[in-house]
Amino acid sequence: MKKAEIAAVLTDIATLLELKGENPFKIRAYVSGARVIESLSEAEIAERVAAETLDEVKGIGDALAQKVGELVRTGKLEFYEKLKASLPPGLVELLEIPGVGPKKIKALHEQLGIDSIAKLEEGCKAGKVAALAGFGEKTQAKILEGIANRAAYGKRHVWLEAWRVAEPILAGLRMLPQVEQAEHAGSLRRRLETVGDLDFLVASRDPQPVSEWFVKWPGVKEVTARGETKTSVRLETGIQADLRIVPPEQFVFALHHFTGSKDHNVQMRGRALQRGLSMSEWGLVPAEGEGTAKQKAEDRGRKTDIRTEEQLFRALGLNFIPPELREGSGEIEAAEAGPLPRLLEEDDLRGVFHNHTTESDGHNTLEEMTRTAQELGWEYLGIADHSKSSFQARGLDEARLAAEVAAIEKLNASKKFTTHVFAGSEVDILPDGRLDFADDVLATLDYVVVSVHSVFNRSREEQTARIIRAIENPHVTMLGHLTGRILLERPGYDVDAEKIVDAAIANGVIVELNASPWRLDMDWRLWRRAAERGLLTSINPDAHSTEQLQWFRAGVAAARKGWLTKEHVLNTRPLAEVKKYLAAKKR
DNA sequence: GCCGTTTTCGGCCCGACTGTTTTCAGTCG
Repeated sequence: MKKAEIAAVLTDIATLLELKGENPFKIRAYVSGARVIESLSEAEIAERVAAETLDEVKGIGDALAQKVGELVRTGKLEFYEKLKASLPPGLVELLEIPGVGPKKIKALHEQLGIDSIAKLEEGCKAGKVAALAGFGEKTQAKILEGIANRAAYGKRHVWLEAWRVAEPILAGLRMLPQVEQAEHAGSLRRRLETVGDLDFLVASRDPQPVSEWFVKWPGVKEVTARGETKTSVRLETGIQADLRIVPPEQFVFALHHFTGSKDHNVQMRGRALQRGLSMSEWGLVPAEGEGTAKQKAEDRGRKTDIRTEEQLFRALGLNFIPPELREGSGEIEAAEAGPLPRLLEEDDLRGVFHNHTTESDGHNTLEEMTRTAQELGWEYLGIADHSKSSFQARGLDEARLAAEVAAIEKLNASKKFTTHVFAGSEVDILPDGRLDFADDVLATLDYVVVSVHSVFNRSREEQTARIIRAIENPHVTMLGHLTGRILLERPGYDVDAEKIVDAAIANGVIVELNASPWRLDMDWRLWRRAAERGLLTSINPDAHSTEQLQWFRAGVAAARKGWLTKEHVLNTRPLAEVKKYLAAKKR
């Protein structure tokens, strides 16, 4: 059983235990156990199960080690099967309704026999839910609304789209005279590939006008909560946005807290406690003595000299951790050991590969794409239109490809643009792993991207072998979108990423970080380990229009989450070096 | 269920908001 499946079982167990009303700390142990399993390599899990040393991993104890062992050895877990059988399957989906949690579900099930969203809706409409103890008219109405909006509002949003909605709001907040500081927080600031809601944080001594401005923002459809420090709205686009307003001396603590992630915060608080400190969005205060952290923080008020996140981390003996790395996956240990790497920045890019034109399924011509690349200040632009097997994308055959290469050479020779254009192709990986063009055709190109565009439903082993066969072709420069996933739409085809990364390193092939906000493939979670082993990447927008060249920003965000620096990325190199790299590949 | 420079038990991050209550439970992040 693969680690993703093991982690899914553990997470599922946590959810079911929650519905059973189990001890919250036991539930957390399963959730964090799932995270730990995800962070190990397949090989390490196999070795540790065989050697019975899984319980030596922090976060995995006797019980979880035994359960993971059973899953690995038999592919099943009796405890899990019994747990599932003990609860009606529909109860889990009830958790999707906002405001409905385990306790309410328990009451609904035990007192009204409700075990599905459909039955819950019936119960609300019949007025039965409002009659339950602890429920009321408002709760009932809120549940009905939650059910109605589930499809539209339950959805997450890809990072770049959310960012574009958030930017003008943040700029607007910063313009207000009452606002001293304003920042994004949450997954948006951490640049997670998808974002559930927008978090804004403001430092102000006069919160009322700020919150007033926020609820009157033109994109606001409804106000869902309005308290002293927190205001929540629903935007026209379906995104929820939260605004939190705090006094300036608490801004940095709140910023860190609401940036998260939850895992990161839990670890930071644990670390604070080890040092006799209690940490919250209100401040960093001694854990001893009477009163809540909030009261103590208010007492100390302006006495604290912590004003920046750098100082906050320093107070806990840590180097600064960029928001992108705050996922609770080893960043704290790294920040204790020394300064974190200088992560890739947008300005580091000197060009991009893997872009399409009207020759295949792009919307802009070669010249239009090149002009935009020049406006973006890039030294080079890589064109890679589809190959003939991608007929749905008007893939180029050998003759049309030769014509495109000639057109690119002519454009370069004309010196019309300062941006140099590299002639490439996004060549289909055929079902058996051969490429869509013969080697002599590939040899006419500056670079070759190879991608899977068909036959997604192969077994993991077959798909992996297919891709490895493709990248073993000496003409291949880089592998396109590793899994073919489309975020929020479909999972990718099943591949053994570790094996493919190993093969790419062995063959001197780049694995692209496809920067389409809907792809971000290969996933950021895999980059740190892959780069450490020597994998080179390229941030590739896969742009099908001039506008989509901007997608490089989402790619840089994902690269930062993957701990990548300038040195790990081909397209941070100057034109002359890239030419040399590509020429060396061809020998 | 996990963990230990308080080490095999007794903790485990902490606060805001809402709705149903009249002092708090549940949910959320």
